[in-house]
Amino acid sequence: MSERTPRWLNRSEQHAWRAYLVGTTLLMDRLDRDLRDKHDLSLPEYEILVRLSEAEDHRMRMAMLADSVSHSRSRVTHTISRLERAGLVSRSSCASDRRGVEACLTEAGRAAIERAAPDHVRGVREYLLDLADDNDFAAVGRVFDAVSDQLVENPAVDIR
Amino acid sequence: MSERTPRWLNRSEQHAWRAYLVGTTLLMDRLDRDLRDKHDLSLPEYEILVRLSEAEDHRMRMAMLADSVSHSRSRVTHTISRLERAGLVSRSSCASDRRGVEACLTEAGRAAIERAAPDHVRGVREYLLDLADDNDFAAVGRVFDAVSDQLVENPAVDIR
DNA sequence: AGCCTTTCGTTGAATCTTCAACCACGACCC
DNA sequence: GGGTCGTGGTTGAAGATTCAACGAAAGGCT
Repeated sequence: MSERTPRWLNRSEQHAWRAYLVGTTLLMDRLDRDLRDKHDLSLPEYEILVRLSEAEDHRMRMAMLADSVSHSRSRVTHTISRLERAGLVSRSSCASDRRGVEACLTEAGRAAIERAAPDHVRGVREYLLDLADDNDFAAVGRVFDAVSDQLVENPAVDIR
Repeated sequence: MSERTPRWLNRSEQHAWRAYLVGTTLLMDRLDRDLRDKHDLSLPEYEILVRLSEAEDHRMRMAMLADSVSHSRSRVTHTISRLERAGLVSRSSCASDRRGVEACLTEAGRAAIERAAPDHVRGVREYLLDLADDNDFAAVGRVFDAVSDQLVENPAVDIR
């Protein structure tokens, strides 16, 4: 199954791959730091709040939330617990499926996301969108759409 | 300094930005998992070993290492400690600057990286390069080169 | 009904990262 | 020489994420 002689990355592939790796760590670190400094939110927390704010009635099932940000369920459980402790989200059990739990944005949560969003978007522009040609950024979108498709279709085989 | 009415992302910017976010988390998770499953290395550890393997004499100063992967010094200290515990890297103090510490790939470390690299590169191709048009991927490189430049030039202001 | 399998979500421990404080040394200045 | 400041690196605790195990409910199947 595995090839003998790997196809190493050529010079430009290598360069682009590394640029992506370090650029991404710098970008994520910076967006995270900005959110923490000004709004006491981590980037993952922010992403969760955004999903909730867009959801009908500001509430979502845990599993749906996990899928939409591509985090593990365990991780979402912990994140929601922190947000709940901070008063930004509340949990309630689901009517139709008694296993289910719904996370719901509180009024404080709605306020928090509305406060944070403008700064966050400004960061995304300043550190990313403003620097990139529109077509180049569209290419980024295409590439990572394909990546998501591929990895959602073919998850890691988990031998058990 | 901050605008009143933020320039929200338009539909396609929004789409591309989210595709990048979730695509990146899926991609990083998968590359990390593959490395752990088959080679007992995390992706950050792998990246460190690669830098060392490319360095002259297979050794590098801690600060240089930290810069080259864009991790904090503290993080590199911990990572190198783990790698040292695993016998893949050794530390030695630097001759010219007595504050300095050099990390050096051991024979076992060299062997580990040579074992892991083909699988890792195969993953990078399968989950990313093979899915993307060459020009699109080149665009990714350009975009994140620009991001790195911007964020290295303008680090977060740290009020003290 | 009973049984088996899958899904939903949580838990607590292990692992990894961040954070703040710290020491040792070098560089510069006087 | 004696300050002062910045840099290089480490430390341990706090915080976040992963991991493995689990209980509860749903969905088949016979």
